[in-house]
Amino acid sequence: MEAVNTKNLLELDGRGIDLAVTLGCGQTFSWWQQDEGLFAGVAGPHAVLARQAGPVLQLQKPDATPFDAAEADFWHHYFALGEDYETICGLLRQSKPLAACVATAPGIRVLRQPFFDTLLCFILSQNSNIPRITQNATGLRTHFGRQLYPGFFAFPAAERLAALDVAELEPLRAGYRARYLIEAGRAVASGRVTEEALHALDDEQARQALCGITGVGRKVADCVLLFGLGRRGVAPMDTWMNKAMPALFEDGAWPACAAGLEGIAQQYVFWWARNDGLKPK
DNA sequence: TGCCAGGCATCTA
DNA sequence: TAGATGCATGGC
Repeated sequence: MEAVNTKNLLELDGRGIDLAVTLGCGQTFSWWQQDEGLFAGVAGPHAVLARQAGPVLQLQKPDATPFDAAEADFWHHYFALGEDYETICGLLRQSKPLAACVATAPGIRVLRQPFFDTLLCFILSQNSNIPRITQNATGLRTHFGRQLYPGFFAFPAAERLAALDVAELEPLRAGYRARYLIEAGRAVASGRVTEEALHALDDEQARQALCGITGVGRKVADCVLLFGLGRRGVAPMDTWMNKAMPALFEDGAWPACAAGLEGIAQQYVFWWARNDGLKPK
């Protein structure tokens, strides 16, 4: 970060976190690498540059202005730094197969991303791949989002998306997903689905509410619940997870030690499956 | 050229 | 209700 500015760093306790893996493991599509070890990202109305310096997570705003207390709280929450991963991973390691998955990338932290950002990204994720999802998400922000700083764009507001038609989204090359983005914008802008209302529902009720949006099925809904609404007991099941579960567990079900933490466990399993356990040699 | 990718909606039996 | 199929696109 010295290459940018040495002032006004926000230094957070990032012990144990692996920033590169956490940002690249398929849970967020809002970050890009600026330089060796230096990541740039946006979340809601915020944007930062991030670097890991040993146990310290260093953040800097793109214009190098100071962080206020609310912004500091936002990023502390975003990176889930208030969650005790030593204890969480300790619990998961009680299962031998899960211990092996955690061992492949113990520095993964499940982020707490803004709800609508997460909804849009995982609509884009369906039947796609991580580089392309990131590309589509970047296009969505740069074409239709508000510029926060030069080169940093927020995701478009629901109202903005709701007012678009499919033809206007063509530059994204998002294919059939373009219509679903607009549907999500309309659902949220109209108040038919709101973050506040979802928080008041239990997991299954919130899942059903999200699945009421055209283009949102169980997989996308569960990703939104886990990554965008902080539901740690929700484990999205994609093609990798559906292969990994029976390969790891005799009955194909989560072990008891993962109770309430299935969503976090899922991210370690997902990484293991893609990078080690199930990847063709 | 065909398969695959953090799926979903729609059709059909 | 469960299973099959089409959908857009790009990388390999």
